[in-house]
Amino acid sequence: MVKTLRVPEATVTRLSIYSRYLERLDRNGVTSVSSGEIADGVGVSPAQVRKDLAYFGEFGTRGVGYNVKDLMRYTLKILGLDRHWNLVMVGAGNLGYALCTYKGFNMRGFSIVGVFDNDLTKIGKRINDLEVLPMESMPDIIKDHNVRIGIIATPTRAAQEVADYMIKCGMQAILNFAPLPLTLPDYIEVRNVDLSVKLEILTFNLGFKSAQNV
Amino acid sequence: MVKTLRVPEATVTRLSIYSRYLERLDRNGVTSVSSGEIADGVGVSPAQVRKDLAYFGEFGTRGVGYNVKDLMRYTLKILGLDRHWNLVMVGAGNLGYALCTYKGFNMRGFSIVGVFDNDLTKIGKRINDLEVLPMESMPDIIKDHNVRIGIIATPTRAAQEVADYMIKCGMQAILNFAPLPLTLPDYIEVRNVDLSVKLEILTFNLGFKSAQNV
DNA sequence: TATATCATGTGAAGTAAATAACATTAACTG
DNA sequence: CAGTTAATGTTATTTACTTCACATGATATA
Ligand SMILES: NC(=O)c1ccc[n+]([C@@H]2O[C@H](COP(=O)([O-])OP(=O)(O)OC[C@H]3O[C@@H](n4cnc5c(N)ncnc54)[C@H](O)[C@@H]3O)[C@@H](O)[C@H]2O)c1
Ligand SMILES: NC(=O)c1ccc[n+]([C@@H]2O[C@H](COP(=O)([O-])OP(=O)(O)OC[C@H]3O[C@@H](n4cnc5c(N)ncnc54)[C@H](O)[C@@H]3O)[C@@H](O)[C@H]2O)c1
Repeated sequence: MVKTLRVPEATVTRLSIYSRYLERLDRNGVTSVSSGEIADGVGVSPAQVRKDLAYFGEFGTRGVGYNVKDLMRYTLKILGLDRHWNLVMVGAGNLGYALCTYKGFNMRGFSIVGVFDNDLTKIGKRINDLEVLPMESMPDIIKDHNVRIGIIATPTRAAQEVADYMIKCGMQAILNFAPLPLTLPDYIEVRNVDLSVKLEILTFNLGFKSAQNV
Repeated sequence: MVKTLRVPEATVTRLSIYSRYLERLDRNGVTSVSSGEIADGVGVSPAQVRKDLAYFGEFGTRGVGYNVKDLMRYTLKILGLDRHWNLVMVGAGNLGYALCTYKGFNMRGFSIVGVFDNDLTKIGKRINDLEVLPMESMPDIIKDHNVRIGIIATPTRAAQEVADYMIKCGMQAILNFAPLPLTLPDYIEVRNVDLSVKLEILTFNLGFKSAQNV
């Protein structure tokens, strides 16, 4: 039975991690797994694993555990990864280059089908098999490839303007790497990836541990 | 009065964001700010802003608000950013290159003082003013620059081994970009930056919104 | 077929975090 | 200088999330 309770974002995050862990087990030929083993593998409690899965149904067999391949497929499906997702990216800088060449996204069913920049010296350059395009080409690419998700990898000052343009072009979700909170309509899904924040959690925690450094 | 209650990690995360927002206000010449303005600026509730700050003391004036420069300095100090942090990084690939050249880290008081790789074709190459070094040089660099934090930007399969080596070299905290949960002693601070997860939160949420795409 | 063992699924209990509400203090106004 | 407005700091309330505990169903064994 599929419940339609509000699912905590923390649960979705863990589901993504479980799912990748299950893929690894599957590649290693493991066919069956328990909530305890998953828990050990990803660093949470077994109850948490079962609770997270319970939001979406019953996938295991009591007394036995879970079938790795099946649970992997279920988690992928829940995450919307039982199909292909085309993405566009704005900002062909250092980070944009790294993201474009990253094979990890393809492995999860993502393809970057358009990279855009407003720097004339970058437009026309190639990143793998993609040509960097001018911003004006975005609407066509989005239409042709049925794109719903955009990635922002521009400098901070350009991020809001780029986001607005993406939405005008029909994007429904944005992954933003610029360290700036975007102001967007509620119906747009936005998530920020902020690398400095994680680093500063580390310095915060180290701050309590020792002050031996000057 | 500084309390030493357990501070939620979400609070530290927001503090990092407040602090950057305050820097922006300061650069723009704003001298005074209210919790409501901060809240609007970063997308949380005013009560949340005050609650977060309350973990660490009283920084405002009732009826008035906060002095931007002062609050900025306080937040930076809380995060441990009232001083310089030297970092080392392993993995001079695409992501490593982007991170090394990223000026945003310097602006928050971080310097990458060593980049290491095990690929002989990369060792000796330059990234800005840094030379890519062999792994064996790590202990010396760490000692010379009093480094406590390491960044992992190697492929997944190498991440655990690299983390172990870092700890052997005396690192106390690790920022890990490889999509793999590391197994490390409790006294080591670790945070993972997992870019796929954020993307998959978007696909999860879009999954509920519409199934119009095939 | 009875018995022991195992691990899921889930309601209840416990913990943590976010929001709301308000008392307190500062500044402004006429 | 009393009265009004503003915005903090903090307590109370609500909401959300996690952990616990165990009944349930499955498998294995003799
Ligand atoms: N490089 C990193 O490791 C890193 C780390 C954390 C955060 N970030 C953030 O990611 C973003 C990109 O970083 P980067 O290092 O790749 O920067 P970059 O300067 O190398 O690249 C930015 C690209 O965006 C393009 N651009 C600028 N304005 C534009 C506009 N209005 N429309 C379209 N394209 C535009 C530029 O031409 C450039 O190619 C920044 O916001 C940065 O703060 C980067
Ligand atoms: N590129 C991205 O946009 C991106 C996005 C998300 C996650 N990641 C993750 O970040 C990590 C790095 O990604 P990348 O794209 O830069 O990969 P990359 O292959 O470009 O670079 C990896 C580097 O690590 C070095 N390396 C390999 N084994 C090593 C070892 N044992 N010791 C020292 N160095 C070693 C390689 O020589 C190479 O230079 C990966 O784990 C990847 O999954 C990257």
